[in-house]
Amino acid sequence: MELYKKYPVKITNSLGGKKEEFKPIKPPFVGLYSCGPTVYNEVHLGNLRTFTAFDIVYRYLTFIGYKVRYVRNITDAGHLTNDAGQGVDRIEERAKLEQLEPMEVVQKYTVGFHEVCRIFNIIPPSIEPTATGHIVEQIEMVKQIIANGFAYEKNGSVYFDVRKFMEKHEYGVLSGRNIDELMEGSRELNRQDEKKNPVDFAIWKGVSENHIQRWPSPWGEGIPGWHLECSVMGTKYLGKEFDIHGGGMDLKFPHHECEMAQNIGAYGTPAVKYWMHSNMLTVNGQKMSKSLGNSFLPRELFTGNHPLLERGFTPMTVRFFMLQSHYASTLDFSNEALVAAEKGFKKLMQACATIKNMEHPGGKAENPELDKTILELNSECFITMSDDFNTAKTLAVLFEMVNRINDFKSGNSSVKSISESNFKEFKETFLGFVKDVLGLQEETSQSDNLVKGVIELLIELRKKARTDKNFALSDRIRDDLKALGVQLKDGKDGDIDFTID
RNA sequence: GGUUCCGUGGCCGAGUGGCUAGGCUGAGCUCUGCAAAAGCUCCUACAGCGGUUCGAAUCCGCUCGGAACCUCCA
Repeated sequence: MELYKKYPVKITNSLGGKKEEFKPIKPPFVGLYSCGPTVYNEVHLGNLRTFTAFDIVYRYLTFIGYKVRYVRNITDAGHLTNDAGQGVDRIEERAKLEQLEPMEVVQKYTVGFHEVCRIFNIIPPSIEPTATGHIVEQIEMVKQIIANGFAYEKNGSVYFDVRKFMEKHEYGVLSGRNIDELMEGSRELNRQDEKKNPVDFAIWKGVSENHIQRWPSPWGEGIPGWHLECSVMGTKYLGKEFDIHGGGMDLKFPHHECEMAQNIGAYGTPAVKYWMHSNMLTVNGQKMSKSLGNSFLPRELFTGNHPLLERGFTPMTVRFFMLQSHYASTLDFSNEALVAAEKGFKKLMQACATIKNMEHPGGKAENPELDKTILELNSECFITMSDDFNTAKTLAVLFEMVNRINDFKSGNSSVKSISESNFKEFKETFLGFVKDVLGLQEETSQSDNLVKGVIELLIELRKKARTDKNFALSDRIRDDLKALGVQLKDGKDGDIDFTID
């Protein structure tokens, strides 16, 4: 039986807000779309949380046997920060500031984004489409929406007609917006607005003469509306109806709301079956964002060169830290929390190294009770992950497993307590969840191998000193290594382990 | 102002009607030549007030505090 049938996945669907059983449209295939970055500057750790969250979704669904096509876009076409026409185009702004072509800006930060993903062990998506690579398709979708009567052209721009749309469909269901209230709030904004209605949004935006990024269209030269690319690329690669669409909570409105309206407006279907929104990374309880100026860049994290950090932290520490909370909760970023995460992460990796080299001599379980516990822990990993990708709960289970592994190692219990087949499954499950599902990996550099060799040599010398009861020498080796940041750990059977700070 | 969410032990953070989450920290015990590591135990908490219930951190109401969205943002 497939794992996904044995451990059915439940997802909290933002559309409706309830936890639902996940039933793909065409199992074992799953279509997953998540919103990628706008590449006008460096991604920060807040952005990264969302990418990590959907990396986990992708990894887990794949792990339990689904054939997932994962699409994550790159927004490389500039968008005005407001639809009324006085907004700033971030990419254009950056290009002018750095005296670069907009596509140079885009290239630079796309490459940077990929590098950061690699460092944080975020798996590349199956397809990573760009907005500028799908201008033709976007124009076609605009035409279709106009043809269906849900959009109008004005001065070279095309707007989605929300009022007209609402005569036949609902708008605001995903984000729980009431359109009349929205209009109350925006009434006095722009009187000379081209839009018929303040809640209308651009699906094609005509641009002025001096705007660098521009494409020809039936309505004149311009740029696609921000919400359009996701509607277009999602349906192009995953079908008119697909399974999961994810993104940060802050995209729920207006971005995802508009996206859904566009899909209905063009094809008569909302396209997405399950909407997932990951919550914000916060700093002192406040959302981490570029505009608030409280964001952390990856390199600031590694070097510790940031007012709120006492020292640097590794990418895997941060990944572990993020996985300790559920994706739908806010998570507060702080020095103390990172220190705690670092220790926990090391403990987990140590257990990985331990069990990797551990073998079962064969035979039946000598301790049926422990044998049963081990079996339960294995399935508990799947149960917790299938419960709306609850990495926090899964980590708790994995730490239970760490205790059992350390028991085997220290001799508190023997691997012979459990059956050979259970041991094999236990080992595979533990390593599989840590590495493949959670994407946590050891962080070693090339020079580590040399260092390791040297330390092992010293360990051999110390073993000799200890058997000779030359404790003065053995202690000196241990203490001097300790001073250098190498901690030796004497095992019960004379084996010696070490960790490097 | 509108909409929505949150408030958990020293810290971080799961849980959402009865059963020890977990990580980090602190204390103790075991193991050890001594340490370290590891295992075990303990510090047993749910903002406040009221209600529903045999039973509430969990449901309902009010109060206080914080946040997000309504403008670009993951």
